[in-house]
Amino acid sequence: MELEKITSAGRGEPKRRYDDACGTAHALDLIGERWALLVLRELMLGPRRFTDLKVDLPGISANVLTQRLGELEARGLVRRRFLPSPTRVAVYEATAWGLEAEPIVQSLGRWAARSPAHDPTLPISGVSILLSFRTMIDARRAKGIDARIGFRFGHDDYVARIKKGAIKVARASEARPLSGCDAVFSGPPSALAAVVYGGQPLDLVGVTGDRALAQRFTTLFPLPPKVGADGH
Amino acid sequence: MELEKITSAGRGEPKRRYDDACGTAHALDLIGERWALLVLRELMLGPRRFTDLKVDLPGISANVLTQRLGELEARGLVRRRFLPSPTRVAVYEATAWGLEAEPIVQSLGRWAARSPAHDPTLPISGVSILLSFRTMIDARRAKGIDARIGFRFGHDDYVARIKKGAIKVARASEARPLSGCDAVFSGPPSALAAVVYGGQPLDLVGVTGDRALAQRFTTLFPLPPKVGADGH
DNA sequence: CCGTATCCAATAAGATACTG
DNA sequence: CAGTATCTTATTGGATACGG
Repeated sequence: MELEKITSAGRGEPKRRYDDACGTAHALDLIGERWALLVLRELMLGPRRFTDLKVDLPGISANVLTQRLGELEARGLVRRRFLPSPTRVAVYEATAWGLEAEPIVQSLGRWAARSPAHDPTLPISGVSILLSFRTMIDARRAKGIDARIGFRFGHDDYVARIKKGAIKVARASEARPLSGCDAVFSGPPSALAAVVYGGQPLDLVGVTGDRALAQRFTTLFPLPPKVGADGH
Repeated sequence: MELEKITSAGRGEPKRRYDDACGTAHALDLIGERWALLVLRELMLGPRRFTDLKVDLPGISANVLTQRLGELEARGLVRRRFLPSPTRVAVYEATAWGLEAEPIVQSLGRWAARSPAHDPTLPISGVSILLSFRTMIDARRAKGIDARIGFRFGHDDYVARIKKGAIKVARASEARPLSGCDAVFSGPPSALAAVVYGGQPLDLVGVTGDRALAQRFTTLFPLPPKVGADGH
């Protein structure tokens, strides 16, 4: 029988490190492993359970998810917590520092939006599309709007507040109920993506409340021009 | 003998893709493979040769560098070019879109600067430390300065222009010679890092020209407070 | 000097089955 | 549901060897 195997990953250090004092390289040591940043992204709008994460990260396997969560926790980016009684279920939530990684997610998303190889028909999680609204909103187009927009993605409800050209997004809650929204979208996130980013008609998604507002909402997130084959 | 092996990587598509319409995930498909973003970082201040890249990326092996460069080229981020006669050497340079990835490098670096695990004594490349100046400059501290600072890292010369609290960095050239600088640092990039980020005395590096200016320059890049063990 | 090709060992990721 | 355990495959890194 082998002795206990104490891997460095168990203590949060990547096994394969870049020996580089550059901050960018160190960031990649922390969140550069496959899936790590996408796991963190899924936690940007609040705590989630293991199985939610597995569902929203298409293709991740349970053992890799376990490993990534353990590493992120050991590195101080994620915390494992139990919800208060009577639920007592385990959830993973981003720490304050973990949430500070959002600019990374945004800069990656904004940059990739110009990619000619981007396939918008692939599945997308609710958290992803809501974060993309934060990234892509056109302040000029949103200027005159002051409204609350709700989203119902399966069991997960979110509320966005648009005001002064900016958008804030959070889970729906007692303080921010869907019922307080001027318009509410429902359906799978990929359908909403097809409408907002794919120019598909609004009736691909369910809409309740102010339909004209909902229609206008879908036009607030213009995509930048694609780059050509020569990278310009 | 096997038939020709046409890998998808040879056409620039990652073999292991995230099936996710999210822009962040797509960005990771493009530059998320090991070393890819660091290779691109090394090209941010101008074209470089294969061997320069290999030297400045400690630990990368020649075959991995070849592969990453080929993928980056196929994806439109990097172009391979021959310098004009009489040199005729091959160099790799970032395309316009590749250069647009700099905000990604910056957001990663800024975020990782708060990491308690960051080890500033590791080696660092000239490009890295100059890019870090762009990322970390404190506009308030740099407010009153209008100066040109030169850097001589081995065979590579760079010139930084500080003005109105901002810094611009470029390779030295006929138009921007080191001789036109108010102060010039020389020595290995890691020594400069020790002075600027490690609080070490100025005489770890060579300085010519206005020594007081050089001293002041080293104080323009304050590091943010480290996060605690609980991620706050 | 500038890479490319090949081979090998170590590690990471993926698939699947399984347990409390 | 929330993960582990196990097995297989893919990728990486290191060492060379080799061609222009």
